[in-house]
Amino acid sequence: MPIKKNKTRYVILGLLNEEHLSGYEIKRIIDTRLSFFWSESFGQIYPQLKELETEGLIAAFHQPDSNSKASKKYTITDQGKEELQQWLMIPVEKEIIRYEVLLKLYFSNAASSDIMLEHIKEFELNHNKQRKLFEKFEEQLKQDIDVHGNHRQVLMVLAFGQKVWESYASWCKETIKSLEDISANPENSDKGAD
Amino acid sequence: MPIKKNKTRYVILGLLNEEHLSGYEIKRIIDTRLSFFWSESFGQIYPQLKELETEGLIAAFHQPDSNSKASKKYTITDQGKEELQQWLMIPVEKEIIRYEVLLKLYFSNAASSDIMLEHIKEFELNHNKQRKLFEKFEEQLKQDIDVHGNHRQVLMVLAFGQKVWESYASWCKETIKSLEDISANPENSDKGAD
DNA sequence: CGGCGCATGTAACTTGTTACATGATTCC
DNA sequence: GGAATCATGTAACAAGTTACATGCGCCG
Repeated sequence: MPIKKNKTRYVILGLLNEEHLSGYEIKRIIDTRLSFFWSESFGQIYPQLKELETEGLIAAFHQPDSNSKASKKYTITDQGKEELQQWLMIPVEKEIIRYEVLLKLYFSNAASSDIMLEHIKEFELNHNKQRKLFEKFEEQLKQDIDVHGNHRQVLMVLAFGQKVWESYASWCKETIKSLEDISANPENSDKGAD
Repeated sequence: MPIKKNKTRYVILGLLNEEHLSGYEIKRIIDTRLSFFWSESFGQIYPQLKELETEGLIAAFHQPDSNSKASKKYTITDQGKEELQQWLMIPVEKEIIRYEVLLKLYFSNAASSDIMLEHIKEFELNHNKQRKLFEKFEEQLKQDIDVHGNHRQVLMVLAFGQKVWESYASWCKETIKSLEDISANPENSDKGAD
């Protein structure tokens, strides 16, 4: 039974399947290219690299000629490639999505409209930042077209991000307007008492 | 320093702020009304209820007249209400979103198009189910209008779901088409050989 | 009276974050 | 030589899931 629940291992295998990388580089790539749908911490990556090496799914080598930083790089092994392929085939587990901002909004009322406005604006800002990150990646991708054999698949993933962001942006706009409305006329909190 | 990281406590406080509920009922509500943006397991809820009671933020009482199942119900205390309000005010933490389906798609290639098709179709199906759940809730909400004072806020949250769901649906449709295309013409994997 | 669904709870485990320790290199 | 950044790693903790144990009431 080779398939484990832990997803970190598969992100690592997936990235190493394209190029040789160090732990630090893996983290950097996740934080840029994958950031809009995935995240990992160093505390997950380094121990996992160790484990994968022990299991023989990846192999470490030291940059031989490196005049600068001698970082420990990893390659995927044939066994690792096989496990990656097997993981790709098994069904996706239930998505666990948690939007704290929605939770707060859900439990808020007219009295907290000002605060919610802040939260939504923050949400908007963050997703704009993320959007810029991903547009950068998209440009990169268009330049060195087909470096990876999964060029089209990556574009599909980017399309997801684009669509979802558009709905975020449109929702933020609408919601900010509604909240400003409530803030301006707090007494009109339902159908117009008074 | 009253504010803790643990979000389960705030979901519980938020729900109890509207009505008296048992642990089981809390779980059921999260699984229906909040399911599209939140989830909790019994293993989180029951111990948390205990802790909140110890801290005096909620109080337990047994249904007195209950001829049927005597479930332990909880009420929020004034102290609990205060902590809830305080939590509402503090900024939202970075959203941690993990779409396993995108990860798989990202690491896949032309050879695994058939499998990815399965995954995306599954994703589509799940979100259709979720949509039905929330449409049910929306109807309910429209019937007993303004039972809660946060009627408008709940509608904003639902609007989020609706928008995001629409982008999911549209993305699934497009992506399924693309993948079927690749599946049908695997040799045409980039700009059209042959 | 046996099984099923409701209901509460706990323990073991896995997963994930945070804070810290360490050292090398680069830039001022 | 001191600060910043690159880079690797670990230990302690927090969060979350799963599987299990238990008991009650209802239905056939």
